[in-house]
Amino acid sequence: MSSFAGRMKEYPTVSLDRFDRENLHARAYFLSHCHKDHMKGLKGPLLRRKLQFSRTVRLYCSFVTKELLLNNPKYSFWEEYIVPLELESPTQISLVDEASGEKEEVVVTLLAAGHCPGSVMFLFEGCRGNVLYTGDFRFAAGDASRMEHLHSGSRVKDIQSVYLDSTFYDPRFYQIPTREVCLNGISQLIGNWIGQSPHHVVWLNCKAAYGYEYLFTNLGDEFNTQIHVNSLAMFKKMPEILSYVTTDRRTQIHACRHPKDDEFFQGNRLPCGCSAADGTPLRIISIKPSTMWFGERTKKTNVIIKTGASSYRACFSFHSSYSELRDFLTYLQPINIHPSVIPIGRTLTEVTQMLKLMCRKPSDQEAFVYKPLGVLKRSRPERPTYDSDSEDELFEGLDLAPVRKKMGLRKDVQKENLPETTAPPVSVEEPSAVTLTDTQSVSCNYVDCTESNGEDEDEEDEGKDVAANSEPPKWDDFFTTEMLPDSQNSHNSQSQSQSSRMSGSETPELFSDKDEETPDITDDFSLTLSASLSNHSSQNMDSSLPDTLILHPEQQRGDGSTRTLEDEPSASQVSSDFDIPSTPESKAPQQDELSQLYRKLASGEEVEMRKGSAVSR
DNA sequence: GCGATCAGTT
DNA sequence: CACAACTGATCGC
Repeated sequence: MSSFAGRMKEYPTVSLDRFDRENLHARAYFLSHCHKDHMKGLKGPLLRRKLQFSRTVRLYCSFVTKELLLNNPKYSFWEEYIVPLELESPTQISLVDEASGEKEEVVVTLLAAGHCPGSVMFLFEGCRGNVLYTGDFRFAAGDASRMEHLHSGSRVKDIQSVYLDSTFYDPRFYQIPTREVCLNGISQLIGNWIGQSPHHVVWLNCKAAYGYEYLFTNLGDEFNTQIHVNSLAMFKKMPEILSYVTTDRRTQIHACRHPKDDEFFQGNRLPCGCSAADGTPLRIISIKPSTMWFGERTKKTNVIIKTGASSYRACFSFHSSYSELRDFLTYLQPINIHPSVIPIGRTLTEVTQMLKLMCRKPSDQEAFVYKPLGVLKRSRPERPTYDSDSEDELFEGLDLAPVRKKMGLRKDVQKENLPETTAPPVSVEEPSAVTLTDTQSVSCNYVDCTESNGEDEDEEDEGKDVAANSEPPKWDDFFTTEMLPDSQNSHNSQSQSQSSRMSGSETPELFSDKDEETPDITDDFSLTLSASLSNHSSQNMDSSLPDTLILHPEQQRGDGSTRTLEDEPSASQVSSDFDIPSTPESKAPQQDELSQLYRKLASGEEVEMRKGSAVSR
């Protein structure tokens, strides 16, 4: 959970993802995505009042986030104060102190974060340097290198600070299977189950939060069906999602919820109440998306784990793994990194210390200049060096700002100023937007930057823009769903879960063999220092298991092996060697073998695992 | 009675 | 499973 207090050292007059306490005084607000733990104080009466008396304070977020936020009536008072921004569109924002008139300009760019629909990172560029606030995110290795706005020409921008989603910044979470791998495992499991008969259905036991939608869209495509959910309201302007969900319960894939859904499931009912169709009892399996992680040296990734006679856990993560974070940070090489989350079992000091290893070192600066690749483990574009001059060009418009106000001079940067003159509580239309030609270049000239506290590193840098090989991270399309202009309530297929409990819940005769297996492990091993590894079920299984393998509970080995994998040649390395039997020879199963296995598991057959193979018994 | 907070659950 | 939200108890206004 985010413990970020809301403000960044470099630009302390804006608040992000926190709206209480000190943040009540912010000149502008930013919401990275619509999850409750990033919305603290957002419906506070004090803030609400402040807005009513302000002509310049606004909330900036993506269009999708705005839509999701306003779907909840408790936040509807924000409507007239939200300024939705397009992704990848540098926008200049004036941060005005309404009391003194003092003003500071900053250019902000939204970058798709891959965490949930509408989630973004905010890149701030201004006289206090370039600062990246990541919000929560899931990037795969290499994603950062494909993002145009993190580059200036062919170089990575000089990032002063990164405010990082450090949820999994801990070697325990070394690797988490990619979305593709996870999805593949889930698809196979589902396909093998629902293919057996129309009465075989799947319940995706998802938590009440945005972020599972891509699962729905992909499964929907794969099986040419819609997924049953409780409500379509929040997606009414997002056709890309809307077309994959339904409130019609006659589908084989459900993601509906009910406060007592687990009880329902035990009674062989879906959360929506369905238990039979055409008089035939349903055959239901539940699949619970949850995070699974693996050690550095663990090659296999068992993406599906059977936890009961008809229940499974499937790997799914909203956040980047340790190695993905390292890839990200290694690429950006910011000067400072501030964690926004402290992984449980660790302390701020510890995490901060570990993050220091990822920061640019003084020596790197020169190393980059003279031998750009010298310090790096893998090739990549050269590092940014100080282009002291680049900025000049941009600054030719010293007094651009005033000009921009009236007309768009530069192209690339939208001027988003909710000026004094502009609109009172009218709609969210974008006020005078102006574009700048270059992505960066915030005119600091006439701006008063005095107030930033904290250390003062002056940055400059910034060069010309150039699009790198911009191939956005996959899943972007989805996470940044397009929205319909407006109402268009198509899809209102029938009643929404009018909790019609279908009576007569048949008893689970079919599943008499209820295994309560608690897939657990003993978390023994009090190995090293602080590493309070919680018991972590099964991942890190033994070697030789192919990707996407379904494990039977019994086979899960309780070795508590959290392979702490760690790169740092540190104590944790010990643990890794300690509890992990090294991977022996193992041959990866062939695809058909796998399919076979899936089919059996899905149909309930018992399957026995052996090294590198599985046989049904 | 509403809201914030915390512990416990899922 | 360590994500995010709901539930219920408690406290304060």
